[in-house]
Amino acid sequence: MSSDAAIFAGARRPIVVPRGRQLFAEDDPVLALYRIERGCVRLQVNERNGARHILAFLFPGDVICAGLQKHWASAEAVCESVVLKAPTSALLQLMQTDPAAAAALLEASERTVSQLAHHVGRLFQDSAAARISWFLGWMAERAGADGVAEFEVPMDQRDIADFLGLAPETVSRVFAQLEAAGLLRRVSYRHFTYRRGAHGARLEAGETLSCRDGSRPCDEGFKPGD
Amino acid sequence: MSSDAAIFAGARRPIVVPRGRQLFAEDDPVLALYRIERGCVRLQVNERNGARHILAFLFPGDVICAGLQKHWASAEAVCESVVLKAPTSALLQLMQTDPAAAAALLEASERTVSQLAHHVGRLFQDSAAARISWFLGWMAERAGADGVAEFEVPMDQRDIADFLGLAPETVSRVFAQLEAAGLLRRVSYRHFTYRRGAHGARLEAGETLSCRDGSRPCDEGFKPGD
DNA sequence: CGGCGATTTGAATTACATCAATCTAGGTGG
DNA sequence: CCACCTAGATTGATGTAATTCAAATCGCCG
Repeated sequence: MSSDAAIFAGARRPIVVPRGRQLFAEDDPVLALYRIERGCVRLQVNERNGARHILAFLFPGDVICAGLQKHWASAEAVCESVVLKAPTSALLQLMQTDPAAAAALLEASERTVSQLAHHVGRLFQDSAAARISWFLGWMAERAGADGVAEFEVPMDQRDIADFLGLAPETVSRVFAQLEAAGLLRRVSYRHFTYRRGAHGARLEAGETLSCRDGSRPCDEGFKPGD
Repeated sequence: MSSDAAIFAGARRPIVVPRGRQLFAEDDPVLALYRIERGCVRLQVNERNGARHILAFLFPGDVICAGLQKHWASAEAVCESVVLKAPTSALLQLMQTDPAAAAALLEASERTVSQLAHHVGRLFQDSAAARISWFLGWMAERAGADGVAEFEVPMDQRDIADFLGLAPETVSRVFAQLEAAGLLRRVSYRHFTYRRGAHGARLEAGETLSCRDGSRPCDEGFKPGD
C-alpha cells in the first residue's frame, strides 16, 4: 500500500494544479514521479492532427510514472488537483536502500499500465453502450456509491468520449438512453446516480440497449417518481 | 543500449520456445524478466468470452516485463523463438549495485508500454486500411526492407486482426486491395514486399483506399511485370 | 443579461462486422 | 511421390452501430 509513502514523504510540498494545466508533456525527460492526493489527472497522447486520446484517468493514491527517462504520454489535470512530487533521484536512492520498496513503488505505477491493457480489450469489442455502462459503474464504485448514492464525475463528455473511443455525440445519446431506461439519473450537471443492475451487466456482456422491444420493459430501473 | 546485458549475461541459458507456447500467463506472479533473442512473442489479454486482444508484438532485443509482481498480460511465442531469462532477484540486486542500469533496463521494458500507448491512438481513429498500411510499413522497416526488398511476417492474419482490432476477413480484404493497388506484393505465404509510398502515407493520414475514382489512378505502385 | 462552449437532437451515410461458403497451401501418411 | 486433409485464407452478400454533418438548445460565467 504505502511502501511509496517513503519516497513521497521526503517531498513534502503538495502542488496545486489548476484545471487543464499540464503536469508534463509526452517525450519530455522524466524529472519526477507524482502521486495524486486530490482531484483527477488524465494521461493522454496527442496526434499530429490535433486528435487526442485519453489513455487513463488517475485518482488520489495513484502514482504517475509514464516512463523512467522519457514520458510516453502527457498528463493534464481534469479538474483542480493536488499532487506530490518526488524527484527521480529519490527513486534511484530508494533502489539502493530498499529495492523491494522501489519495486513496490514501480508496481504501483504499473497498475496504470494494467488498466490500460484491459481498457484496450474494452475498446476492441464492447459496444458504445457497454463502454459507457462500464465507465459509469467504475465511477460509481470509485465513489463508493451504490445504486442510489450520488457521485460526481469530474470530466466532461468530451473527455469521456476521448477515453472510450467514441464521438461526443454518441456519449450524449447513450446517456440519454440510459436515463430513459431508468438506470441513470442526472442529479445535476456532473452528479449522477447509476444503477448498473442486471440490465447494465447484460449490456456490458453484449446485449443491445433498447426498451422498445416489448419483451423486457425496462424493469429494475428507477420509477419516474423515485 | 546494452545496459541490460549485465543482468542477462548471468542467465546464460537461451531458452527455445516452440510456436504457440506460453511464456507466462496474465495474473501469474512475476518470476523473471525476458529478453528476446530470436523470433517473435505476442503480449495479449484474454477475455472471459474467449476473445483475445494482442497488445504488442515483441522482437529480438525487446525486454519483456509486464508487471513487477503480477503480469498484466500473458505472453506467447508467435513462432519458434529464443529468449533469455533473468530472475527478478537479479533485478533487485542490480538496483542496489547500479540503480542507473536498473532504471535503464526498466526503461527498455517501458518501450513496450510506449508503443502500446500509441497503438491505442491508432485503434481510436485510423481506418482499417490505414492500420494495415501502418502495420506493413512497420514490418518492412523492422526488416530493413525498402519498397522492393522482401520481408517476412511471422504472424498469421488472425494475429494481425487481433492486434489491429479488426475482423480477420477485413484484414484479408485490405490485403487484397493493397495488392490490387500495386502497393503490396505477396512473394509467398508470409513474405511480402510493400511500397508504402505517398499513397500509403495518405492512407494512413485518412484517405480512403480506392482506385476506382479516376482522379489518381494508382500511380507509384508496382507495374504488372515489375 | 448577453456570450460561448458544451451538450443535445436529427437525418443521412458508411465502414466494418457478421454469416456462410468456397478455396488454398502445405503438412501428413500411405 | 502423390493424394488427402485441415487450418487458414478468401470472397460475397447483408446488416447495423456508430460517425458525421448540421442545427438548436442549454448552462455557466463574466
